[in-house]
Amino acid sequence: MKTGFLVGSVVRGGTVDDRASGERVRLVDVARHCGVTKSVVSRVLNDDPSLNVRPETRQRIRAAALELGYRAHAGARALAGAETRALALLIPDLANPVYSRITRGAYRRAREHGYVVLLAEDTADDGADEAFADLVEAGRVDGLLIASARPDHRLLSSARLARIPHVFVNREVPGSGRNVAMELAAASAAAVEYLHGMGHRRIAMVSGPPDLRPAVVRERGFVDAVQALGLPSDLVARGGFSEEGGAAAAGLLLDRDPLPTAVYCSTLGQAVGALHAIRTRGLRVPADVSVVTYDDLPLADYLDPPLTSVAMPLLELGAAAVDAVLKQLGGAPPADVAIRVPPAIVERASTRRLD
Amino acid sequence: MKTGFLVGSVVRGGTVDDRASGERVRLVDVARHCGVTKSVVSRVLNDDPSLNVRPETRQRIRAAALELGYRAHAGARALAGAETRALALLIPDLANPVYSRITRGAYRRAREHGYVVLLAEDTADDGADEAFADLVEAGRVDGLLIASARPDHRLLSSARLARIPHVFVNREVPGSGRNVAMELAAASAAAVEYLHGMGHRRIAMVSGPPDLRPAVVRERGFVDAVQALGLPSDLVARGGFSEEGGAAAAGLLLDRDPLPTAVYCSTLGQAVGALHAIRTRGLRVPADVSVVTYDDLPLADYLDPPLTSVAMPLLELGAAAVDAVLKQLGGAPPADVAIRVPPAIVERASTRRLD
DNA sequence: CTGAAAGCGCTTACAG
DNA sequence: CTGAAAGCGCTTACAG
Repeated sequence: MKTGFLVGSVVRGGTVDDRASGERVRLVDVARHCGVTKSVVSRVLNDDPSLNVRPETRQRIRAAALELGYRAHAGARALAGAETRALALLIPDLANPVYSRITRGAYRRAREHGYVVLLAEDTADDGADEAFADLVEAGRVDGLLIASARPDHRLLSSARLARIPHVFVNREVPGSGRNVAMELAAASAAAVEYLHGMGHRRIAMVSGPPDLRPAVVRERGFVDAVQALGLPSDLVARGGFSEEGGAAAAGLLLDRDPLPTAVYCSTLGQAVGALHAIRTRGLRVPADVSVVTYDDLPLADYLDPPLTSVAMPLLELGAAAVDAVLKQLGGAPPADVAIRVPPAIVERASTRRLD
Repeated sequence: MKTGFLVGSVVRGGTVDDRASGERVRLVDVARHCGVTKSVVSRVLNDDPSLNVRPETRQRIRAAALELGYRAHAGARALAGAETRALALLIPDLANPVYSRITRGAYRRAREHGYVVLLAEDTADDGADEAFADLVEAGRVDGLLIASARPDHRLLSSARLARIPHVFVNREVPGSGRNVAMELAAASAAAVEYLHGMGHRRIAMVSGPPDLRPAVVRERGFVDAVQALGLPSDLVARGGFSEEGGAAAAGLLLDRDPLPTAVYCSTLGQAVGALHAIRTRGLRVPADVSVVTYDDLPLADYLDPPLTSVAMPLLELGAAAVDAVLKQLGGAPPADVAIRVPPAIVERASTRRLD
């Protein structure tokens, strides 16, 4: 069956009329319209530097393409050996707003370079391999941004992965040489130093699952920072990145005696859970416990109390990840990229100075 | 440049060896491996009913395809006139968790039918037309699920849209005959009836932007329900679907005298904002005001107090939307679809019985 | 420097 | 009923 609906638009401005309406505008249509060959049009439109043609003609071709609403068929282009101009972004959890910010950063940058990014949720249980296959092996994308790599991810051991340009975003794979990462450890250090400056000496951390790199790195950053200041470093509890996980982990911390004076959470979701746990025990924030959260999102400002948080350069991260794959696409060897924008403390009402 | 990286996997189990490693596995490879022609393989793999071949052969071909890791090149297939087996889902806001649930529902159902869904955020300001063009006109997708239609959306007036199978999800376009919708008005009615049953007589609503269909429909459902019960229907304030919008609208409602005894919010984000506004004025939930929110999400359970909410069949909505485009793809004329799963009240601590 | 031609990997009428 | 062949819309060596 011919997919008659996959057609381009026909802008009938002016003299355009050499094709039946409702059909896809093809390269040859543009060529005919301009009295040149397909080759020239293709080369002009793709900025082939080896082409030498009058600027006048170049412009005429561009104008015609625009007027006719020409858009290259992605499949045909890919088949002919060129790029698909699409990138896939694999994220672990659509519901986590952190990824929506990374995604936005990636979208924007990709668009600037004429690329689309196709988003896919790559949950651990779900057919991750399938998603991969659907996108990469079906030739739909040129490169992969993987924000969902677990150490045991099937993708990672896949020989197929080696053949396609890719980077790991916010999920370092040690030794891959393809990590695009923020300064996670620095974020924890910033939180610790901020709290220390406020007079806190018993600082606890609600950390994430030990099989998730970013969780591990943030936790290590915390432990290092706390030890450097000569504070106790055993006030760490781990839980899932969700409200539930945060509540459970915070509960453990709140059973300690003496009570921590401050809790730093790995995730806004966890912080919401921690707030819940604190409340449940009849304690108050920040009177009894101060709370700081990683991830600055609008929600933080509307919680009770509004949460002091560590803002991370998520948009930059997404953009940098795109830059990195694009570089690989351009032939450069993969390389680690560190986002140098330092984490920033956004102070709100959930933290108090201890006197 | 040949995209040498867009290659299939080579599973070297057993006797597989008739191609150089690292190359894409093509139809012809499978054919050769089985001693048949490409045609047969293509037909078997695509379940062509007009093909008559021994079940034994059929099975042998399927096994070989699997063993070789064959996967049709999406571009080639599209070019040859078949489907791309990809659908695009356009959502208005990645950060809104409602859409992540709809998306999940859509993904799952699509996968069941062998389709991928490509997600794109289609913000009002951003180049919506561009996103559309990139996906549809470049021949990347067979159909569109549009969850981002505003009445003034450029897409809607686009003649190009008419040529591609599409549905509107959670965003009715009146008269389009392509709406896949939940019972939005019923959701509001359920909230109102629940509150009425609890003894509330002054029920207010934090509604959404008047240019967003779902907001309008939910508001109308509210007004109708309230009037049917003989309650005042002027306790409505509108705001954006965010925390900020909810706080502002709730603020307006809290200035009324006498105070509403209950507030129903259009969105969980708004409800968070409303909670904030109530707290700011020194009022308590549910002692002074009860709060019910549309959208039941994990967060609702961890707020202070946990929010009573109206749970909607979001997964079903996403799945039904996929079914609907797939039907159009199959040649059926577009039709409205109503999700009949009734909205359910999830009772938590934010509402109290008035005596 | 440019145009004609081959070829990318599929699907599907069409001829046998 | 099945296989050979055409053709989808591109890009890009290659010949002129």
